[in-house]
Amino acid sequence: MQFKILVVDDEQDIIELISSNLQREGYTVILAMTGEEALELLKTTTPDLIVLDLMLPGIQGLEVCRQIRALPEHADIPILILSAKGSEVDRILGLEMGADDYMTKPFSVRELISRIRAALRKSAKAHPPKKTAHERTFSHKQLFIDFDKYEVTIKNKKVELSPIQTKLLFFFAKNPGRVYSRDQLLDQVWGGEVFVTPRNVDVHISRLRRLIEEDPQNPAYIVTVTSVGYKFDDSKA
Amino acid sequence: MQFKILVVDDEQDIIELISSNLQREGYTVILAMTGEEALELLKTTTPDLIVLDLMLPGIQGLEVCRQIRALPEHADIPILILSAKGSEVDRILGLEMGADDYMTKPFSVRELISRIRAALRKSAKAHPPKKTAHERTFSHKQLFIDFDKYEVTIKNKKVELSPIQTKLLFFFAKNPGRVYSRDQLLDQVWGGEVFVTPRNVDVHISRLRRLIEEDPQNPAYIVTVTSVGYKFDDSKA
DNA sequence: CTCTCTTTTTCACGAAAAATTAACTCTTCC
DNA sequence: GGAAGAGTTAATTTTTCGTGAAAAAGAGAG
Repeated sequence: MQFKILVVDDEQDIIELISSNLQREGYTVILAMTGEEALELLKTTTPDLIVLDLMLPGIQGLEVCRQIRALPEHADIPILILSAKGSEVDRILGLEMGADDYMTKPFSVRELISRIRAALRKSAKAHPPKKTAHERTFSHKQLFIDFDKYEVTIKNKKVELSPIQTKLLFFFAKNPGRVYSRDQLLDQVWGGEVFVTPRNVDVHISRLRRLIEEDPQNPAYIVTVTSVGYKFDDSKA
Repeated sequence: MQFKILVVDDEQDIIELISSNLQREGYTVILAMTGEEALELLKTTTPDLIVLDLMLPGIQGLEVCRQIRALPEHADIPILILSAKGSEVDRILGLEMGADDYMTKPFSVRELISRIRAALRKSAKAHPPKKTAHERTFSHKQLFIDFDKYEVTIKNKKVELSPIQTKLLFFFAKNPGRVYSRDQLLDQVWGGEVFVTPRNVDVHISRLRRLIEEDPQNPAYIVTVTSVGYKFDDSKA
């Protein structure tokens, strides 16, 4: 698995130093130049770790830290604070605000990376992958699914789906984000031994959309990836 | 990807019926009128699937099937057997000889095509593309790619790319630094069997740049190497 | 430095391909 | 025998592509 790291800093040099090194280590790096931008980003993305510079324009770094911690869905992303001041006060404040680690500038890149690794290890242990075999429910935007009850609810209204439509939707919901080709869907949803046209997938998607999408022309859940297939859109916005 | 199908049959009518229909579906058809001819062909070609009529002059169909299976390089090409006799014996013999599916004449063309599609799907699953080692995401500078989701993000903003633009960018991202000529790109990205002007590559690069480059005049990602081609710039700064 | 020839970039538009949807058939299950 | 679901086909709509030509940029010679 590849970890996604959000770096919040306003100095171009530092950004490049950090991001190129993290990328070399195999991490995916997301950047934000200001606290506002970082908070904005967090509405749509969930990084595995945040590197936060305390000396930011606009919202003060500590405030950003506090606000991140206030969001329930991001309450346990590890935050690593960078600070120019080596003052003990900042350090303590930062840790109190919910930061997980603290480094002062100038810092050694090597040390930064090893602290990031350590933080990710710790977080992985603290939140082991939910291997509850099957999640019993799923919810996203206005869509709610109860896999046990075979019930689909959209905008708090129950929707009646046919067997295949249900399987199709369940499959997408269990594999959000990833794109599947028509053939893959035939394999996974219909089962390998069927002899049907790939076009048939289109038809069922269309029928499904009519039932669960507000505007079937602009699907919010199952989106088409032209010339590739379809995917369940898991973006937050 | 275009699949190549070898049809082994001696009846002109059947051959025409099958091959015209397969071609309409986008398959490439190779023909052999006898078992000997089929085996000869297999020395130089490797089809993705074989449709084999059991009632052949010369070598008996079942024997052809057995011999094909004996060749290690063709051991796992799906074979679909056609037979005039609906006898259970033939069916079982055929499947024992290593055939993957079985149909009796007269057959429905639609069913034949469906079965071919199913067999190809199954075989694709059994032999997944060997390049599985590749990363599921990529990040460089301000560009982020999620290959599974077919998602491209630039400066934290999602970008909508057309199918070819996506393929083009993915290709470059998977082969950073190296220069590719327009012809090589046509081969690799478009696929070998297309007839398009090399200029067309320029056009797509241009369109792509407009979407992902901050300053298309000074590209930061896909740079042109005059009179040679293009490359993905992977230098640090 | 300027002129000229070559190569690349960009644009607009018709052609082609892919996706969506409606309509119809066939089967199954009450 | 009829309602419901699934699959097919074909018509329609949407999206994407490819081309030629003009504009821009680059390379090289004198």
